[in-house]
Amino acid sequence: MAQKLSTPDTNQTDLDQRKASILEAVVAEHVDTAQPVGSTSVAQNAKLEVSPATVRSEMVTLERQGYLAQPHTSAGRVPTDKGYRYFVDHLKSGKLGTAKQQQLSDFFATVRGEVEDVLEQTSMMLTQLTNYTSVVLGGSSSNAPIVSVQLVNLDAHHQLLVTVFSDGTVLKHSVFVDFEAEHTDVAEASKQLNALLHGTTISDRVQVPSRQDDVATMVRESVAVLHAEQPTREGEQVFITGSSKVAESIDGVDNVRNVLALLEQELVVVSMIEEVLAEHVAVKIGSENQLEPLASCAVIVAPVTIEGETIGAVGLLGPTRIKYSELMATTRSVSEHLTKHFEGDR
Amino acid sequence: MAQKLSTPDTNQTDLDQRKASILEAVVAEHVDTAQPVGSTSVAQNAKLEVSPATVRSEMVTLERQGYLAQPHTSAGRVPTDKGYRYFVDHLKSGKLGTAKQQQLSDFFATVRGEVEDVLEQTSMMLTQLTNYTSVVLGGSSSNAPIVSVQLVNLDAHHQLLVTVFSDGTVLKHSVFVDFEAEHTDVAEASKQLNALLHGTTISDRVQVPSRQDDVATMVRESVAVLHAEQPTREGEQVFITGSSKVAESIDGVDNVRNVLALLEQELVVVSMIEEVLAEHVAVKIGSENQLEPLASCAVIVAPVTIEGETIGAVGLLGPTRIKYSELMATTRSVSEHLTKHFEGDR
DNA sequence: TCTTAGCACTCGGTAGAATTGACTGCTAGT
DNA sequence: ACTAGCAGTCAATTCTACCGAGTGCTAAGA
Repeated sequence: MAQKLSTPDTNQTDLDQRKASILEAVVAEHVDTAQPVGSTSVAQNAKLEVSPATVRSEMVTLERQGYLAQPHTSAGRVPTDKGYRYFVDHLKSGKLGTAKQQQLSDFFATVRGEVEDVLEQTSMMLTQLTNYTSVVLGGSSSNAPIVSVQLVNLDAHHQLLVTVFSDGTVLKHSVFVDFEAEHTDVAEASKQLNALLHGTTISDRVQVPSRQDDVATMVRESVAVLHAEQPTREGEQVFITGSSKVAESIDGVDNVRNVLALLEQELVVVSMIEEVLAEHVAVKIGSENQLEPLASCAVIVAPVTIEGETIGAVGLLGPTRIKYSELMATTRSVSEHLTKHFEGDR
Repeated sequence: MAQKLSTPDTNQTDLDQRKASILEAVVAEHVDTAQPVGSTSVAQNAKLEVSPATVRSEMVTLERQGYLAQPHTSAGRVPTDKGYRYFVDHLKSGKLGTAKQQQLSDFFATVRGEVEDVLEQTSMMLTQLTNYTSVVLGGSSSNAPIVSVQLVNLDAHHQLLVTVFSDGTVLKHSVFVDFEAEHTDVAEASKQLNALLHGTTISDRVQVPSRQDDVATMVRESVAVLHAEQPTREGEQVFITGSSKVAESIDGVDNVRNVLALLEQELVVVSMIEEVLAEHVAVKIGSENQLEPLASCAVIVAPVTIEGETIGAVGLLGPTRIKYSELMATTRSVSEHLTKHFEGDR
């Protein structure tokens, strides 16, 4: 940082051919070995026909420009977050191994059941496929229209409101009243609720009866409790699997602890992934993540869309030292399969 | 309170007063410091008026009997699982600090919402209170009678069966038919299902119509899919919180990984806890656990019962080096609060 | 017989010195 | 512009010596 003379490097996002190759070689080897990479192995490994000395001087430049870093003076180089970023941005989109491709196809060919189950199993399969923590997000039910509403008597003062959405989501809410509800009144309220809410979404406001009798009260209570549902969050379906992989892929006990603690807060995970989605980025590397604990992690995200609308997402969490090409391809492929799967349902 | 008085035991299960005190002192100090405990500190700490030399010779005996172990020749002693077991069995049931007592009361005074939410929040609060991983189990819905069944049309070939149980549990199942279902037929099937299943439990078999028309087919399908539900497992509600605490309380990366991996398998956790419940034991220590990965863990379990019937459980997972007295009291207290909470609902 | 003081012994942990080896940066020569 | 060669740096490793916590044993006292 002290002296920077001839090259105003802030903006140049392109490296010449040779530097790019060197950077790529460093990333490749470091991902593989988890060790700092020295000039000799780069000179051999990258098929540049130059001597280590030349590589060294290039590396000095790369380090000045912030793509590489040295753990200590006499060690090899390690890619910085910026280095990984360059690597990822200039990655020609990788292909998935046919074995894995097959495995994925098989999985999606045989999987069935409720949406939740499919999402959860997808997450598990992604974890199993990659050996990293996987997150699968299902869209919130706030947008789906209501297909059916039913008020069920549990006991005199306590009813259960069961709401079914067109996408198959079911929500339940307790409703309490301070009078003793008659069975017939509950049935009537149920009927009225159905008439009132059928076809609306949870964010639509509806006209409720203002009468003061028991039935009207129950209807009002029910609508209120349903609309109190947080449209963005509560309905979200989040499936996080393979948290234990964190322990083996991230190093440093503290790091592990922090990441695990973060993964326990579903809301945080959801908003993190949504944020990445919003930026239309596929990968967040290390410090690019806003969240402190993820400073040593890479997050890969792929959206699940139907007709241009994002209804979910597939995410993968690992260390920055990760096989980007392969894992991005895997994640993308899973999200595509999911998309197709749900399109087929329509 | 929950003392065990039976077990004649093959080995001599009783230690003389002095040995017991020494064992207790070793446990106490080791729990506190995580270090092997030497004869001198025991001699001082336990209010025995004997010299370290005497303590040493007693310790030799205790080691022969399997209550203590030496990490290496010139180190102090550490309690074995058997040692902890003796300690726990002879523990006079501890009291809960008033601060925590208050915190618990406050929590249960203010908590409300669906059963699931209460259970989950309870688990979170237990984690927060103890700094260990907590598990809360809600009983399966298999025993509760069905209050309402509804078949909802999602699209022509695809219906959703929504079942409400008297305890407020809601289950949903997809039903597929190979004809195009009429709305009126679905409504009729729904009505018949209600008549058929109302008041039964999931494990009751019912007489289904054998006719071949659409309505009867849907009824048959629905009943089949509902009864296919695993009575013991699927309905279980499991809430595991604070997995990240594993990383800070258990040592050895491998250990951490294994325990975390185990915690991800809800079924395994459930059956493990149910097993402990079945044995009417409050604590499982180290190798007493059947599960390999828990060899270095202690599990504390307390049942939640209503009218003598076990409807759930509260569990705590930590290292064997744990404050048994306090944590057993806490766990028991939480389970009692939960019991009271649900009794109040009835 | 039980207890205790004393003593020799064991062995993990730590601290320091020496060595190794994987790198680098620099320079001078092609 | 490239490269060979060289001196320098520093983490990691090994070795040594040593400390100290804690033991087991023994012999003497109650």
